[in-house]
Amino acid sequence: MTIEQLIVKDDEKRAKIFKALSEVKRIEMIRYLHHNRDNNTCGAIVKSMGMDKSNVSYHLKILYEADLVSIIRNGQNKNGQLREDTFTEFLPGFLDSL
Amino acid sequence: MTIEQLIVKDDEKRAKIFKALSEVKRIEMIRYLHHNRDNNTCGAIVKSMGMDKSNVSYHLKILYEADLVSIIRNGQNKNGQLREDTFTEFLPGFLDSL
DNA sequence: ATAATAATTTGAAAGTTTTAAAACTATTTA
DNA sequence: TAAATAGTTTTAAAACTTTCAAATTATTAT
Repeated sequence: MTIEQLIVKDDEKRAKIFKALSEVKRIEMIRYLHHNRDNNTCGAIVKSMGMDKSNVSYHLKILYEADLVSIIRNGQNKNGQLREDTFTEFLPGFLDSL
Repeated sequence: MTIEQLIVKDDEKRAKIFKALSEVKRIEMIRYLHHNRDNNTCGAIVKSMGMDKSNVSYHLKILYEADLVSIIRNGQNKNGQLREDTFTEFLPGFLDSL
């Protein structure tokens, strides 16, 4: 792989992260997860943000695919957690600015 | 204006910035402008990036509308300059990571 | 004035994203 | 095993984005 290809690949990763953060609803979900680390199931997001559950699923998947959130099943529930590693690498300072 | 409305407004600004950066071509344009501060006309971008000129105009406008770039006419040419203030406020560290 | 050069706008086609309802799958509880 | 709960997938419509060619506007040079 050439240096140019590595740069393009990194840009695709960046673009994916930025696209994931390019909707107000998803920024709000990130803020919610940042401030509610103990109440972070899909259902909690549905309830507190007044969104349709299929829509929460859809948006969470986009955040997951951009490596911004990890999702861990816990019984019936799934818990979403921010991926500090990705934020640190690509958006240092962003979470604190929320 | 309530605090909630201010937060939403800020989120809209953030979302606009992230949307502007959510395309590889626009990230490449930002990188180009970052590294070629003296050769920053639309034509220079067209030439060096091999894009259609109407397309460069379109993408530059999106960056401009997100306050990421300022555009100054200089005779027949227009020069694009990165808006350090916006990058510093919303994406500290980003330009250096390019 | 006319031609040449630089950039923008328009319009149409192709592609992508968002939304919400309904159907579905997985897990727990009775 | 059946019902309840949590979350996902599918589908289709509406809204939005990207591309490129052609027409247009603005500026400079002859």
